[in-house]
Amino acid sequence: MPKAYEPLKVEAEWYQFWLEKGYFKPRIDPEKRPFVIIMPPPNVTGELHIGHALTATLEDIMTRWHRMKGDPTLWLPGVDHAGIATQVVVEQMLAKEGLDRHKLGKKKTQERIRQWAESRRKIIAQQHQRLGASCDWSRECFTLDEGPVRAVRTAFVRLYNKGLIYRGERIINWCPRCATALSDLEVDHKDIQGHLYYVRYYLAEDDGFITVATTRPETILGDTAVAVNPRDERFKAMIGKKVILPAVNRVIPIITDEAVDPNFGTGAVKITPAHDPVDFEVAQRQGMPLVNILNLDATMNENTGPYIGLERFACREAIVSYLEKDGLLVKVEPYIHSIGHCQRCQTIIEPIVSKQWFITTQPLAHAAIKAVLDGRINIIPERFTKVYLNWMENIRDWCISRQLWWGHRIPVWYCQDCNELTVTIEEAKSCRHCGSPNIEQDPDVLDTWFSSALWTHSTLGWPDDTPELRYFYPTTVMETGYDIIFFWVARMIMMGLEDTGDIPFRTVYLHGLIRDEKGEKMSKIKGNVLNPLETLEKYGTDALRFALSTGTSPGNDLKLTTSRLEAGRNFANKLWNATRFVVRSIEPNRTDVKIQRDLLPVEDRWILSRLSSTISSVANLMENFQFGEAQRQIYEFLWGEFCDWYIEIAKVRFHSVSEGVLSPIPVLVYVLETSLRLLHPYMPFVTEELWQNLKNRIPSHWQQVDSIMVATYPAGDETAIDPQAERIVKSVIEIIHSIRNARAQYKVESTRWIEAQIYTGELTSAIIPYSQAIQTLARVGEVTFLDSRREAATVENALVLVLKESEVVIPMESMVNLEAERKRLQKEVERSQAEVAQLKARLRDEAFLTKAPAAIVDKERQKLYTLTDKLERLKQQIKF
RNA sequence: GGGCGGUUAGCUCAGUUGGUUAGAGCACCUGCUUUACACGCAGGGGGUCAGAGGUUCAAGUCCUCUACCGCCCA
Repeated sequence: MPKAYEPLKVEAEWYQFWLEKGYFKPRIDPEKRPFVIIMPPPNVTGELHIGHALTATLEDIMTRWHRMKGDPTLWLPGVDHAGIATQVVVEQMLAKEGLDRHKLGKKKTQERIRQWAESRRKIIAQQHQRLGASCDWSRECFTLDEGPVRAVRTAFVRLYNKGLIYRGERIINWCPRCATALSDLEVDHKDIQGHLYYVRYYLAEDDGFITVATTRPETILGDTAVAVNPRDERFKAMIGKKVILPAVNRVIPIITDEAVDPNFGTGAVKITPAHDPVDFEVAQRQGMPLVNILNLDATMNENTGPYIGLERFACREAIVSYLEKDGLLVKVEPYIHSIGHCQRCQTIIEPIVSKQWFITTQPLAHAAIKAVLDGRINIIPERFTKVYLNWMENIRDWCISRQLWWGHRIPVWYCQDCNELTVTIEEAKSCRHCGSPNIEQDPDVLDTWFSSALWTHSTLGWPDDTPELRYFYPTTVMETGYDIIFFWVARMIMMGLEDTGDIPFRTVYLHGLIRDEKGEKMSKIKGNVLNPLETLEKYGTDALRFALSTGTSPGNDLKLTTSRLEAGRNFANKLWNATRFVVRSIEPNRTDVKIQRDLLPVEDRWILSRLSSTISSVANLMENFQFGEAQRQIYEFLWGEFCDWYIEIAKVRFHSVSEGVLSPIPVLVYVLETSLRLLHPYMPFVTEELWQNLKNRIPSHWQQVDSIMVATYPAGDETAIDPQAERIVKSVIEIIHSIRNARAQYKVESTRWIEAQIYTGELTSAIIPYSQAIQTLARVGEVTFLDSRREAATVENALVLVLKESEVVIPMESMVNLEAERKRLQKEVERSQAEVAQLKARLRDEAFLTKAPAAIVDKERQKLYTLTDKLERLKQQIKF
């Protein structure tokens, strides 16, 4: 084995090995409940980013863990066609070639997008493989594959037949650049510094005027009324009169409506029902006409008279200068207001009246709320339950039609003869109502999130009643970022319940967003994105996974820094070297590594005890989705206990000359092998590599499998817990620490071997076997054990280290700094005194004694006893 | 406007049924080529757990309020 771990040399090979062995495919057992994760499908817009790497890491941890536990485990991968996003990307590519989709035509553009999607699909799969993702590639799915397409059509037709899908004229969010409708969720609201224009509308039949305020003066052209609040005394006399609309000279009425806020602007507002959601509702209530003033590319249409053909913002300027010229512009104030932007291309959205397809969401939401409230679905972290419920309870109808060229076509055909609709799953050949072949399919496609909402069941074969669906549905965990809880999780719950009558998953696990070193969200525009491929090539896949998961908690954002990545790389290297040590320590002729339990020395029992409690704790944490903490504990155990102490003491055993010393090899191998399995879900590559190295050296009966990823996940062993061994080793460690500490404090050169005498009370016989370890690890030439404390107290001109259960005496010959030592002792006495006082107070407290559990009281008494004893000894010491 | 989260060592963060003297990584200081590992070893300094009040025998942890930062929804 080389001196350092080189991840790139082993990763690809092991992944290929796992793939060839077919380990990623579930081993179906009808008797067992399977563990199932359907991967949130990355968009085929581009390559994976670091957020996908986090998703993949967490899902892989869960998947590998359950697989090792023996559950039939399915992790189903896929990709999403991402209608609007992908079209935008390809349009940008076309633009670079001097083309656009209209020049190229629908057919050719679709072909370009299809090619792009196909190439991304391959790259995304490769990237997931680099990350170690153990998903079942034989079931990999694309939202535009035949199965999902049929699922989408079936779901649409079912909802339509139930009356839950309708076509209607509503205010929708229109992106002029993408030339499509968007749902409310696809609009980003940003506060923009704009202006509030106060405009004078003259009365048509009387003298006088009314002043209205607007942020969008160009919409004057679409006004159909001026409205005031019915209780607003200021405008009493104006109600019912008519005003002349500037620029187009249309006459419109002054009306009243409750929705008008008297505190906004002058209290009189213009009503533009075709271009504002609130105004639209006013118009609906009052039976007012709509005047649409915009073409779909956001230029002014034929209803705008002289402004026809002007772009919307150019029109705004033109109107403003017209108003100014005519003295109709009263004033202009700076005004910050919220403006919707297209989430995909950041173009300013126009609210516009348009005929679109909608889903009536309330009945679906009702069921989705119930599923969470009654606990059938559990959201982690819990606080997002409230966020989910709040959104569901205030849900509005979902606009699902998109004027895009890339996506699922709406399965609706319009009859040219009888005007009726034919809504079918299969391609319609003729009108269902009159039989005419003269029909045309709706040109629009569905919102991408409509197909995503079906993902948990469409990937398993729905609408067919497949064995997969019956066995794997409902799935176990939906793991994704909290930023798509509404887009995806909420809608999946609605559609899962609607289509199958059952929940789509039992647990929703939401992870946080990854930010850069400055805490900013990563984005291509800012250029602060970390490419996961570059990162894993530099540090190794396991280091990247470590950095993404260790010491993090669900739902909390994570700053990914190079120091985290380095920590991961260092840990992998540490394991590599620990294994290197174990492997090279195995005697050449050894074939058996069976542990002889009855003969084990204390440190063996100690490490086995520590291993067992680590395993139990890790199991408990993982059951509760606390993967970050679980991995941290594995790290602490391996580095802080196994490497720092067990291996160091084992070295002493190897060098020990005395007869009959039991080889530490069996325990070294056992603890290492078990820990590697414990760690495997987190760091699959390095653990496999090291596990195989061990396996090659010791072809033992406990290795009945070819790979660590199909080995059994460790389970805690209560019988290995050994408090006495832990107490003894703790004492030994404390003694070594104290001597090292004293050496450093007195600046003893590392080459110098000092003397030490130790008093360990009732532990003496247990600690004597550790003389050699103490000597080696603390660089003590000779250690002698004292029979009584008095001996310790009477050694002259010596440093006495007072420990929890023992004392260490070091002759002072080489140590001159007595004053420093006195100060240190004084400090320690003060600290102990403070604590003793606190404990005494607590133990005098009637309330504590009667109300606290007896075990706690005993513990406190024991603490006081030990501490008083230590304090006495410290005080004695300070006298010398 | 409504809701949620954060505020713990110089930095980034853990700390899940309230119970030892609050931890880690990085950074910092001192020393070390001790044959598994300098991607390392040994030792060290550094915290009134944002502030105030409350509940409790006991609060970083539970409750209330305040401040600042961030996010989501309207």
